[in-house]
Amino acid sequence: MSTDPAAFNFDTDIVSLARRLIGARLLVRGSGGTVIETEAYGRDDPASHSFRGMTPRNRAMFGPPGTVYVYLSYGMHLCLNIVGLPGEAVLIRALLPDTGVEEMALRRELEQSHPTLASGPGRLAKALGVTLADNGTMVGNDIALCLPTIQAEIMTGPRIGISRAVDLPWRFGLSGSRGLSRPFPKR
DNA sequence: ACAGAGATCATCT
DNA sequence: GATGATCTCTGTG
Repeated sequence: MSTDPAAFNFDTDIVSLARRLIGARLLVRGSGGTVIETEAYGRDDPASHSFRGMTPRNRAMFGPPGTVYVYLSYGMHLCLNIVGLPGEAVLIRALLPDTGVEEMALRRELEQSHPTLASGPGRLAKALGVTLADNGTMVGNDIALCLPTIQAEIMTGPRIGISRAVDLPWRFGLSGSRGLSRPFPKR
């Protein structure tokens, strides 16, 4: 029932945070929507940027719970993460836009809203206007999160685009939602 | 529907 | 010199 961003507890294990972010509302400077897809990256997780310790790039990942971690992927896409316990983070992979949709489409260089508007981490960051200047900032300012109002039914599956720890089922999605970056494998 | 390639660059080996 | 927590476009079935 709370819509107070400060009510969101980031100080938990990363898998539980990744699950709780499904159905949450994410707003970046006034545009955003409902988070429908996340991935967890742990501290002792070979697929995680934090696995080999702190570097200039992943410094924000070792900040306090609720820190924003943004990094450049493949030399051209930005990816948005929310830090839980130090060294752990949740990658926000997709959301259903419902606020500032027109601005999001403009940033994506689309004529109008489109099913892939914020479907995929690179598209999401571009649609929301996330930049490297957001790296290291705290949730609750330019980037805000509100708790889900409903209990979401959540699908799980292996994480996308990694080459290590490929079998960990640490990808989460809102069951049956449109706008997922990729389908979840059947089990 | 699916497969492959190119873009592009900071970080790491 | 190789590798990505990706995306888009093109070719094929």
